[in-house]
Amino acid sequence: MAIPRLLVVDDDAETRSMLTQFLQQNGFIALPAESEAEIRSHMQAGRVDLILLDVMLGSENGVEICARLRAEQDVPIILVSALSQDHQRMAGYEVGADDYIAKPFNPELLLARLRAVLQRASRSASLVYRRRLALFRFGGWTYDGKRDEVLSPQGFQVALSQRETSLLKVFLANPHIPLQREEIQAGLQENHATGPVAEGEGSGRAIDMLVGRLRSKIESDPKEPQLLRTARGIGYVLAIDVSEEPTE
Amino acid sequence: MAIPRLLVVDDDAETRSMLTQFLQQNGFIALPAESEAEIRSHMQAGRVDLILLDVMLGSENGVEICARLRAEQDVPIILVSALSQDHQRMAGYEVGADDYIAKPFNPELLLARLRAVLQRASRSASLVYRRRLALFRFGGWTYDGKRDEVLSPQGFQVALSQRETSLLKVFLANPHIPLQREEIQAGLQENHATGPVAEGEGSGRAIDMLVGRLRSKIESDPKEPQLLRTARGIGYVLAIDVSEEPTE
DNA sequence: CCGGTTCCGTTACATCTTGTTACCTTGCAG
DNA sequence: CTGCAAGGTAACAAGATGTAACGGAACCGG
Repeated sequence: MAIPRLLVVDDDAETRSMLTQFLQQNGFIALPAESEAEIRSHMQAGRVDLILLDVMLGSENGVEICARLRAEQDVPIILVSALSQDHQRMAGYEVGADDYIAKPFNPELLLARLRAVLQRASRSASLVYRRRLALFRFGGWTYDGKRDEVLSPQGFQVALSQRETSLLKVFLANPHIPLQREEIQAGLQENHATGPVAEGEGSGRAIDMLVGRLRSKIESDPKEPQLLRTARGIGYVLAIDVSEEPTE
Repeated sequence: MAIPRLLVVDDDAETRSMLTQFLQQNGFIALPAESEAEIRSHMQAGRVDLILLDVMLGSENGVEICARLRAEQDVPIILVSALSQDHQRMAGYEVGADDYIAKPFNPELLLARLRAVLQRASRSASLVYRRRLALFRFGGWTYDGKRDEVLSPQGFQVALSQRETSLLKVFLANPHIPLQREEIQAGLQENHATGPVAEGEGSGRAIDMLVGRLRSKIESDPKEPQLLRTARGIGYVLAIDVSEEPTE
């Protein structure tokens, strides 16, 4: 990739310039920005490879901005905050940030995170896609991408873990197509934007377990799966039609 | 095989070049194309091992192009669509695509699919082809390709194993035609979507066993088969009319 | 910093699938 | 009727998958 172009978004002028300088000294092209409006104009004007976004922006809120941007495009975003409380951290992740760093941070650490996110992004780069916060319906079930909720045919909300939800999303994106465990794994990593990204190729059968657990929650008879069928020797299939409605 | 030559067909210049680059970085020869005319000139000019075809091509329609190309030659084609609604439309490779992928997709997943299709294609030219996801009726029985379910004349769902189901599909695609074991074997492999399956040429009588097992599940009197008749010295025949309804 | 929870990967073991082999039955030419 | 080749099938074996149980890590209140 060419030299990465970063956007440094912070409402404190001093922090902004220090960060910008630091990043430029380390080989990045860093552009300062102060508001959502500025971010957007930058993105419209030219390529932006990653946004370093402060959570507390005076009048604006970084988390919300992140959510909005994410809903529209797929720019990698790293959230920066002075508050390292887990609560905030969760909010950041749910909103789709690629990573989250607490201030004050070690410069080297920041660089490392940057590179990691950029690399990850460049791998899955490309393709247009904005995160689709759509509403999926499949055989009476509903998955609301906006709220990240799953509703049973009876309208009850089903509690899926994050990983289970990701798994479901992978299948919803590929109905009727048998997915190999490998493919599923890849899909999970992508969906899981952040995640524990278990790098080391697990030697086990994590996917099988995951599927089993998801089945136990969404199949009326897990012994006789109607939704997540196994494709022996291959992997698993979502054996039902899926309709997708964009939520505006 | 030599390095596979792929055609990347998409009307968005950026997507096209990114995809092309990505594929080249992964060891393929990737050529960009934008229209059916370009595809054809490429194919006339030289070998093309696989076409990655976007469904939405501005003025042209990927599905139709796919159908046309398929009618003439059998280049492997993978359809790419951004809308999962298209899934339903193409549902079933009825246009003859070898696979299809929903955008956005994970690059790794794309690679996996590519390799699967290429490998499958390189193995053999296909005779016993099939349509998928249609609804077949034969002598009171029903096979629902969408759910991959078999219903008895009495409406009971019959539990067929994966392989048995595939076998049934092969016969449904070729009613009244005596199929040699070899042909059946080939048909099975194709049906097996992404199947690595037993490579080594089985030295045994797997097909006979399979037929036997299928008979025991769908013949009222397995000793006196009405559906799957034996064609002595040749193989087996599905000795009954089959009606096929496209599931809308 | 300490239990209690939840999530999730690993392991071990029960089941299910499916190919192979061996042996029996059937079809058919002579 | 006899013999042989082809097909039917039971029994077995190798693999793949379902699943309960276990354990470690992260998280949550105190």
